[in-house]
Amino acid sequence: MEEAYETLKKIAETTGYGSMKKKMELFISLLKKASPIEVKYLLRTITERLRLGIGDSTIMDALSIAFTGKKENRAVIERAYNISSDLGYVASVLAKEGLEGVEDIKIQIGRPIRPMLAERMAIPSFILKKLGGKAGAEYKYDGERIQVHRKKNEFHLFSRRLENITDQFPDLIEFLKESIPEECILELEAVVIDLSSGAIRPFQDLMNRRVKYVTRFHIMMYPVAGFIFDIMYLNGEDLTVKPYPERRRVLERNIKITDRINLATRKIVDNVKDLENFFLEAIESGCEGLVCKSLQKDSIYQAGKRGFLWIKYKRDYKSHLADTFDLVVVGAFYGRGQRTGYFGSLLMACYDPETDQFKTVCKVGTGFTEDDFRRLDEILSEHQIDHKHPRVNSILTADIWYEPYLVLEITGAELTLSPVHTCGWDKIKLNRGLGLRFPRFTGRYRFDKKPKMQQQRRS
DNA sequence: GTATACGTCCGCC
DNA sequence: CTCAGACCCATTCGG
DNA sequence: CCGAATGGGTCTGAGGGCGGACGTATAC
Repeated sequence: MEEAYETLKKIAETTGYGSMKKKMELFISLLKKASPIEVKYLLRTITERLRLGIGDSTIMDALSIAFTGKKENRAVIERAYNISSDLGYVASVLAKEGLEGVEDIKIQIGRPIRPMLAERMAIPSFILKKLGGKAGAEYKYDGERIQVHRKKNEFHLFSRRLENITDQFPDLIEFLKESIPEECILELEAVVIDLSSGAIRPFQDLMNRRVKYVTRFHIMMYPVAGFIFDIMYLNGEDLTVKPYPERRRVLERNIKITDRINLATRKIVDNVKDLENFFLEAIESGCEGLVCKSLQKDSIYQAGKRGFLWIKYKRDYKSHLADTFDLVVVGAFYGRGQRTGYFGSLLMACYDPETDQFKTVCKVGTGFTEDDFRRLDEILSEHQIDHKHPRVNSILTADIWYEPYLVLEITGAELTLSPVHTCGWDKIKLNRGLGLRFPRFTGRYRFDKKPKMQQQRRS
């Protein structure tokens, strides 16, 4: 175990010229010493596909039973894990100090809290019903979720997956210094804005900020703003146990609004009409939709949990509002894991009569049922060809090519400028085509449409 | 010997 | 990020 | 009244677009 661990660590830390070769040698040396079953788990370890059927929650149950004799104490362990994000640390406290030690684990500045997550729903009336007839609806900004920790001039920023991204946003930290309390943990959505109009720029722009060294150039070209939507800790007080309306009030009282730092736009709604109108307003402002939050007594900050206290309502969940596209299958990529032997995804294109070509828009690998896989396999095998079809225009190289024949209905959130998809190439931006964000199969086969007749429908 | 292109991975969504 | 399917567990249904 | 069926909640493992990082191959 120790040798495997040390070698893997060495592999991870190897960098520079010839590093790939060195990494390979290290791993080969490890494999040579391993038994067949060890090889299996070493491979699974480095490919991050351990597939043991044991997740965090099973480990917490196990810890509870092992150190306290019963499963009931898992809640205590879970709480400590959710506010520290470090199960190894919780386990070591449990082993050394027992359950009391774990109970004493508190929120600490600099230690990320596991983020609370939202469920999704497509029908406004159901959302209201679920939340008890009334909800705090907030704009869902299309940016990056950031957990901010502050103690005086000490700042820590964490991404949704709890990566430390403090160095990514030096400008944001400066703005926060003027706006937020001196000792707190809160959450915001960071977006890139247009300085002259204040408009929110697309998510893609924010990605330009994911550089190793943020310079004045990045700060100038991709100026960010933060929309704060929750607070979990203030001046030594744990606010995660307080209901959402109270946390929102704390924010309203303690945040100084500037042109760069604001609270997430919110409205209390208690009927479908208001909810729908507010939703349209959000879309109009460049947001993805709404997050509807429970206003009830139990609406605490449930760290690490995906529940119905928060409900996402996005445009593309509603099929009649979503852009749907009838696209032609022109290729496929081999599936992995459970999809070995089937396709993992299909390469989808639309017909351009101007050039008489099929140009790609997206790959699609989700939305298929097990039946769909069998059925599609059967239909497509009849149309398989050896080489890319002469009229298919694709930068990507599929594992299998098909003659353009089958039309499927695909839905997605929006079109983005794409460096790899050829549809609309150069039309909107030079050296860019159009790609579909969050593509998925709707389940509808368009046997009624011929490949060249497929046309897009949009709301 | 340097510059550029390419392939792969990673972490956002 | 989305989606399908498996699994868990509590509640309801039917013999 | 108790076991089977049902259904909501949650988890797992498939898959997507995109921009940047980084190592390697190739061009000049």
